Amino acid sequence: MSKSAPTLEDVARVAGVSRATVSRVVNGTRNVDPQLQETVRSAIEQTGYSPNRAARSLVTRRTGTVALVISGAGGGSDVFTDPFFGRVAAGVVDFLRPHSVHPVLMLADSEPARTEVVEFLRQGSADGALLVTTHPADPLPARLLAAGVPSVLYARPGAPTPVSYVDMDHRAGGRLAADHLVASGRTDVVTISGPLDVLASQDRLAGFRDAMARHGFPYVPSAEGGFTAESGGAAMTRLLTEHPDLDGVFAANDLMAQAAVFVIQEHGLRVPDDVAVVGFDDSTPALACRPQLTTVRQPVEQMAAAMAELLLTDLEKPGQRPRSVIFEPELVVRASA
Amino acid sequence: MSKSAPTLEDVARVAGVSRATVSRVVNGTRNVDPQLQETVRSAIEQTGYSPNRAARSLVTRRTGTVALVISGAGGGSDVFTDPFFGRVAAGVVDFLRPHSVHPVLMLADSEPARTEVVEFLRQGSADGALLVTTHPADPLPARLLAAGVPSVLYARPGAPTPVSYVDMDHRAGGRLAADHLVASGRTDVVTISGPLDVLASQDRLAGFRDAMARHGFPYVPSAEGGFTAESGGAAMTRLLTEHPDLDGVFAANDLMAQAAVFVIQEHGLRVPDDVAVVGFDDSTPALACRPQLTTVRQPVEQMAAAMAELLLTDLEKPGQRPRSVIFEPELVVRASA
DNA sequence: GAGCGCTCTTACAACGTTGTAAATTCGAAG
DNA sequence: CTTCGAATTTACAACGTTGTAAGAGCGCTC
Repeated sequence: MSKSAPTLEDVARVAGVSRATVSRVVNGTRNVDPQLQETVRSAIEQTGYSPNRAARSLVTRRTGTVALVISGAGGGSDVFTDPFFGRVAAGVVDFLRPHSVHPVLMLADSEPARTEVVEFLRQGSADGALLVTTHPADPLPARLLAAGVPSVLYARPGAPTPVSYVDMDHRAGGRLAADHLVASGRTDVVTISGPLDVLASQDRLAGFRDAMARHGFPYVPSAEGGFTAESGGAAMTRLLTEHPDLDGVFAANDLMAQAAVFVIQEHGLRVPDDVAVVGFDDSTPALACRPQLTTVRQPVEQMAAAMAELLLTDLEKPGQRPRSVIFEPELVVRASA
Repeated sequence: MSKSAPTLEDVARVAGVSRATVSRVVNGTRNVDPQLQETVRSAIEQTGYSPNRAARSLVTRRTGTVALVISGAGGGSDVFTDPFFGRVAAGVVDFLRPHSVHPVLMLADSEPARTEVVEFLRQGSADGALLVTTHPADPLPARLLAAGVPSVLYARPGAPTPVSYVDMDHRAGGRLAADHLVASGRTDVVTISGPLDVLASQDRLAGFRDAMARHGFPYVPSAEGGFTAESGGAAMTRLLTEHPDLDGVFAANDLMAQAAVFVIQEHGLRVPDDVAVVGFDDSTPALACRPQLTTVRQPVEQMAAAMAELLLTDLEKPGQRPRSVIFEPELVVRASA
């Protein structure tokens, strides 16, 4: 076994042809005599040749890699404990795999981290960026755009920006929750919203309130949560003390809904008999909860896949106009409401 | 804004020096006149220069990237729903970040996927591999080794292999659980093991059994689970029908422990009053569970970080002997036992 | 049989960086 | 006023690939 990896040159020597011919065989370009092709192929086999990615990237200006940037508000690396990101990763990997493109995981939770992300992409270390950003004031999309980096967002940008994104109709999701609670006869309904500086939270809340109003309930008490179990529990406690007679809760994600269920039960109330609880996302906690959560499904994996697809087509033919793909929510009825 | 990115050449022209000098300024190599250094630095600023990673990699033979390979037994991309992987990712990213190294996420859950991982690394697309492999028969470690790819495993390899790895003392973990259950007066104890073709499962079970035997309980009924909530629930149901008088359960991970708690409660029994439950891992489900789980802590994030550290030092000075880092478990007492 | 298209192959110049050996500068010593 | 040497700087050759323009080979047609 030679010390350093075999190169095109080595293969060419063994096969008795020129580098260029070997290159064409490797890349499957036409115009190579089938017989010669065979010779070359066996020479490749024999030498154990594997094309050097750096050299290839240098000339093609493509890396076969995209950045998957988690642009958390600043939560640090424990964002990964949220099941949401696992689902995003799953969807992205699933879509990218058949295309032989690989995601590089990056966290952009601080200013230095953000500039590093931008640098990384400017250096051509990845062909484009998949940006999962929750905060509408996140400066990253604009900076990537300015740097000419092809990017696609998960969730629409805070300020109007010419960039492609994937999103879902969060208002419609809120409406589904309201409709279901009202249809099941609940009259004293409250809601635990997500952080209100997140557009998705605002939309879920607005959709929920709109629908409740349309059903004849103009006022819906709400408490703001932070999409974490802890914050959800605290919000539920607050709501219960202020509105002891409540009989329905819509929580803006499953983590908070699950925590709410526990708090309700600890207050000696039964779910769904005394209080109905509707969650949002349909992620693992929805199934792990007892009773299992009725929830508004967000097709995260498909959305993530769509995001990857948008980016890939953008890389395929650059300079396209920004596009968006909006997904529809769906109510999943289980035991909690 | 120019069409293509500025190169060293461009900066050199603006600064009125040679490429090499600029290169040395960029890389912080000594022997550059401070004044000239300033000139060059402002030229860089002015041109908006950013070094091209592919070109740099080509000559340095380093990419600043490592592969984070999830070598699931075949579960597909839903492995990401297991909180375990989120923790691994968190630990890895946290450690790698200050070193400006980025992980490329890869799944090796099928034969073609495995060869793609090997190819990826042989092409020099990443400097090394972080392998999270649960199955001892996984052929990937050996193949990477054969390909001369620096790699580090999470969990010791199935067959003796000259490769560095990080692991924890799973037997000790099992012992901790047994000691605690016995100390709290439980006498009819059962266990839900992980999949028995996983070394960690075998060890946890063996450690648990050993300790129970030492405490005077030579026989411990067990049911095999698959580390998923569903399998844990099924195992618990089985155990309850066969051993209705059980008063203690040790489950090989928190997901299964949580499911077990639900099953126990559905049988009209109370946790921990009637049945004590001890989990393993101390991951999010342990806290999300009611009652919160007493569990054996596996410091996944730190282990993942250690794995990254091993790899990085290996890349720093190649050809080191394989090393291993073994972590100690710790009992976290909460409400369930 | 010369000329003309074909198809297939080859040489050679990029791509943008780093590292090394050679060249320059400049001050100090002889 | 040379000459030597240390401190900087420069020119140039890699690194391994792709793409392009030029070159062979060869079966046609006229």
